[in-house]
Amino acid sequence: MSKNLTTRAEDYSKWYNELVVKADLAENSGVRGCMVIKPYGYAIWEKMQAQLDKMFKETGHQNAYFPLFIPKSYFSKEASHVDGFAKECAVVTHYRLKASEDGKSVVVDESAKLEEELIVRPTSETIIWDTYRKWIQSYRDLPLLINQWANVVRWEMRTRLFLRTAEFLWQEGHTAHATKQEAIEEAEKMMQVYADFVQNFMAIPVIKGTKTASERFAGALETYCIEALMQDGKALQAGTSHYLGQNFAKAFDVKFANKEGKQDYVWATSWGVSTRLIGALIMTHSDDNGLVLPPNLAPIQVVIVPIFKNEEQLEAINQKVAEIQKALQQRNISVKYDNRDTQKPGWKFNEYELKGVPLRIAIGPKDLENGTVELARRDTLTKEVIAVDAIVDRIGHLLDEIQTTLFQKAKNFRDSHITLVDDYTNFKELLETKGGFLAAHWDGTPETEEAIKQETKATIRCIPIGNTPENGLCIYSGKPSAQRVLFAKAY
RNA sequence: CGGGGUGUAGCGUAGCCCGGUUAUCGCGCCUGGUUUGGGACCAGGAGGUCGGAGGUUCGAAUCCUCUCACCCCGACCA
Repeated sequence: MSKNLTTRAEDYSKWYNELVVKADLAENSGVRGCMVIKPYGYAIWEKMQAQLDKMFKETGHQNAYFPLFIPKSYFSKEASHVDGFAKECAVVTHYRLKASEDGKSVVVDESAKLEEELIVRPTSETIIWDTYRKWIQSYRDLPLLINQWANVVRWEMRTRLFLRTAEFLWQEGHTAHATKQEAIEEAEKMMQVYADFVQNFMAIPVIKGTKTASERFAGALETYCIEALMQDGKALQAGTSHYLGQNFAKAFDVKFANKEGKQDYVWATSWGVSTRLIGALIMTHSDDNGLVLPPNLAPIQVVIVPIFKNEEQLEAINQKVAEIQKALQQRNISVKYDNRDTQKPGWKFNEYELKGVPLRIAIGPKDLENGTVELARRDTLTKEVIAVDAIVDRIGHLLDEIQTTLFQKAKNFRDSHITLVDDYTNFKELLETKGGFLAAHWDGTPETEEAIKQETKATIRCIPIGNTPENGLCIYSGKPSAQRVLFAKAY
């Protein structure tokens, strides 16, 4: 999204969809609101999964798996949780089909009606807490630190590739603790893990913060979040971590005997990130030539394109490339050598730019003579000719540099789109023109928050962690405020 | 679910208002040749239930009704 951002902002969606499809990440499936994730898109997800999984294990978590179907009655046990999800649940009512009267189609067999309907999980708190009750008796069973990789279904009215699909892939962590303090620390720790992952691996700068009461997860006492800013000036919630207090423990009667032998309810957290992060990746780094992938997440980090006129030349290049490939692979750099003779070099250049491959090596007869290769960067679109001998070190260095450059570029953009505002008229105007985060005073009431949302479509994205206290007047009500919060229009 | 829009070959489209030969063009695909350092060129060729169903008509991509899918805006949300 480099060119003419302001004039193209209204066109963002089209740009995004075209790019997503053309870069071979995903497509609409024809099933309402669901998407097909294509191999290249899924490869990115797998890299994200691998890294997150590693980070979860390093912080003491284990993976487990819980059922896709949740009995309806489980949902009614935690009141605010029901309110939050009831309107978007897919419900299984029957377990059998039969041939229709005329034998030409199948119909639902009405005699196979379920005694109790099953909900296709929109999130797994309820079934997990129902299970945890059986697993936890003593403080010795705590903490229980479990993560699940799964798909969930939320029957949203309106969907959008990666950002809001009816079915999506995610991980959800659910932990149980003996003390309130420990649960809060866990929720904060996982927010930090998410922030590290998104910033260091996806090269997307985020703001850590807490949600206001009205933006909180259904059933949570505190929701920690990481908020990112997309190139069109809209904010995207990239991950959340919830401190659930004893709400679910009480709802599902999960008690443990503490060291004093007294029964107490456990303290809980849950946290998750989803395939939405791929949407964030696209909208943070891509430009008009296609995707731009940070080296840490790129399924292909280096692509090698041979330039040849005949078989003999290709043969000679193949040999040289084999050496380069081997040397790069020894440094754990993922390399693809595309020596198809069915596509021309120029075609391949464009193809791999579209797919966001961070580095491209072009090697032809001239290079063989001179002992050089041409090295091109995806992020800056610059090219350099270097000696073959220097290539491994140079590529190692450039991959690191691209990773940091992408982050820095996104951070500069983000930072220049955090605007301090003290005047409501100005606030409204900035939302429509510049966009981004608006740091403004808020009186702390849900009423003001709601009124601003109604009038401007902007929501409070978060109250930043470590926010500097500053006395001021609420931008809307004029009442006293002790700190600024971040407003933005969001996806 | 409310408002608006779009569905024509793998992709992007013209035609629709005002019904009338064999449905337009580009990309892609196939064959042959020349090419190959930024999406090659020439020649020939294949590919269509005009989203689906019903209706009006001598005749429907075009008009009418219903329906499905997708996109945008709203409500809802990660």
